[in-house]
Amino acid sequence: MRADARRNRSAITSAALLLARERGEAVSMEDIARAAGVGVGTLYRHFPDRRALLEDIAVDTLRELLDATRAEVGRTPAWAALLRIVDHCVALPLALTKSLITSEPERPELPELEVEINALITKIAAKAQREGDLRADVPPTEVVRVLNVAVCRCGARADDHLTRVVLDGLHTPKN
Amino acid sequence: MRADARRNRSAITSAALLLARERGEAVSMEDIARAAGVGVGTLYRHFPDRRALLEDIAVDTLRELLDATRAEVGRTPAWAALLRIVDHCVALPLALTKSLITSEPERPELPELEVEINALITKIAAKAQREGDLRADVPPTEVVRVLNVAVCRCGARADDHLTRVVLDGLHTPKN
Amino acid sequence: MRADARRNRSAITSAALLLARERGEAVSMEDIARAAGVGVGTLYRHFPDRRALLEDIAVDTLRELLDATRAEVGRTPAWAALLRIVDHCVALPLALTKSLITSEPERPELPELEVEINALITKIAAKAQREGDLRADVPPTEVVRVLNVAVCRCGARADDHLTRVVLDGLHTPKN
Amino acid sequence: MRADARRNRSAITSAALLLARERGEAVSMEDIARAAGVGVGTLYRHFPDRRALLEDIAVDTLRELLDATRAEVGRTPAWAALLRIVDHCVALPLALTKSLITSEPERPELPELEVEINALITKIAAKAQREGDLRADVPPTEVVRVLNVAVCRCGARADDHLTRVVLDGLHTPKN
DNA sequence: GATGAATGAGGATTCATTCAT
DNA sequence: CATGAATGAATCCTCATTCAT
Repeated sequence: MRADARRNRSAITSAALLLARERGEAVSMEDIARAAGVGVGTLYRHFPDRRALLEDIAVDTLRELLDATRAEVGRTPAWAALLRIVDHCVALPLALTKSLITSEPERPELPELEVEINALITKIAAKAQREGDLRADVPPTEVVRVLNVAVCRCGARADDHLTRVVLDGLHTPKN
Repeated sequence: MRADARRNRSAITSAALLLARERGEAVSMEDIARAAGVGVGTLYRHFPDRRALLEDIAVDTLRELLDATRAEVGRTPAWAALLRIVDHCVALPLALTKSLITSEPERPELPELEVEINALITKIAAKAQREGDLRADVPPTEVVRVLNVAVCRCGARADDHLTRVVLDGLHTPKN
Repeated sequence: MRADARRNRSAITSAALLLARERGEAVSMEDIARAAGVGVGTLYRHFPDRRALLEDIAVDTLRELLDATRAEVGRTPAWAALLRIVDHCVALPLALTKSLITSEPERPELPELEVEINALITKIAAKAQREGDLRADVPPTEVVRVLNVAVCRCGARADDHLTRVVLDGLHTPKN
Repeated sequence: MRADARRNRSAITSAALLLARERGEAVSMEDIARAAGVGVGTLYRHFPDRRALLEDIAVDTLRELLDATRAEVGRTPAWAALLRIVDHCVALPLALTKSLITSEPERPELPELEVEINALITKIAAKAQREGDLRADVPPTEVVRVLNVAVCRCGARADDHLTRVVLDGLHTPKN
């Protein structure tokens, strides 16, 4: 792949990611192309269609999240690892990602990555329970769902009120 | 208003509500009409345009929520009242409602109703704090936001894991 | 025909005539019905369709013009008769009438009436030529066309500049 | 602008001009596109909406008429210049142009061009009066109105009966 | 016989996608 | 390879006409 092609591809991905975050899933291809500084034709050279572009963004997103999550496996205390993962999610368009996964995506990586990430988080959650920081009455697999919701709304950060409340709900009360 | 007109109007509202919940805000008028068993023309006789139809649903929704909330003001314990309100929200398309309010609606009732409902919930939350059931370190006005999120995702129920965790996060721990 | 039916019919005709004059041929049936103070259904009871209504107005119009023209036949001087006919046309929606006749009307009366009116005017014009008031080098049948145009634009009156110029063009110059 | 785009744009303009002349202002975008041999999308690439297309035609028309009129200023005899201008108008859709100017057009050029053209014609008319060819009792500004009407109906030519009559009405009789 | 609600074909417009330059 | 013009299916909306009340 030529240097300019690679540059274009990443310009498109960045623009799409930005616009998708701003205006939701309803971005037009024309707008993405304009924001990336290329013609629509170039966009379609890199991605066969709209869905492919969005799914590609989602795959990139999840791969990055997988890496970040892998880096946290085994760290102690596990509870702090969970908090770092949540913080990491803030910048990611997980709402878009979620909606794509739900609607039968072309790319098999999408559900696969989700499964893999969830498995890792479940593992970390189980460890946090053993360490006594995570409520024991919530199944570790459920922790994932809870975090998902806390994180999918825009701009969740581990230190704002809402997320704090959610995390407090998961945390084992220390008297 | 004639009997059949009333029947059609409510068929349209129901269909729109259902589809909006299923497929988000992107429902086509054609689809709503088909689901309601009427022609598009009938839609437009009852509602001047797409936006008017959706806003009308939202107003109905909020009016109903306001009624339900009013019925809970003053009941004791206030914490239980909050739980009942959350349960009530499950069936309502609050995500749609929220997005309409955000985008400069035509109908002034929409923001007005929201303000009124939030004021009542804030009042109930304050009472719950005085009664020692709601965490004192969360401002009552913030409780509204937390509940909003817990409830806007589809299918929250006060007894499912996610909502329980959120509510647990708000609840005062009894040792 | 019952009294109220007759009243409705004429209310519809009047309203249609008024609106057609104001907003051109693009009046909606709904608007005509509203202006006439009846429901659309009533409108369709009296006239099978839009075209029928408009053609009916046109027939009425031309019948009235025929009567007025007949009254002028034989009067002297014929030139003065022509001027009175022109003045009479001001209040009539002749532009609409013309456009209906051009587009293959259902009602045979329309072309028939036009032919009959034109024949009478031609006759009067020939007389005016014999009396020395109308230019001899314009065929009498052509006078009709000239008057038509002078009169079809809105508001021609025998004493406004445009019409005066046209009539002056027809008039025999008296030295 | 690419060659094919320019070709398409002018095909659209020509088709629209033709159809507007034939069937009045009520031409559908679909029909214009078909007549131009392009898809509707192409229409909308060149013109943001229906009104823009029609106004564009009108601007082109008036610009051309302005050029033609400018070329006649100062020529002698002025009366012959007026006749040439009238002849030039035959091919132009001045009726459409007039109706657009009346209805608050977006493009400011439209009224501006009209004013400019009328000023020039008024000037030529005044000269024709000084030269003794144009009736002195018609104000030069009024000449414009008279010519407008003579010309706005389809197919006026300086040598047909109607126009001749109108022009004769304006002309100073030579005995 | 009057009413106005329902219908749906038709017109304007948008946008994902294809293709000539 | 990049570009942006062309395409046409899909969507919103209007209005002449039909039909239940």
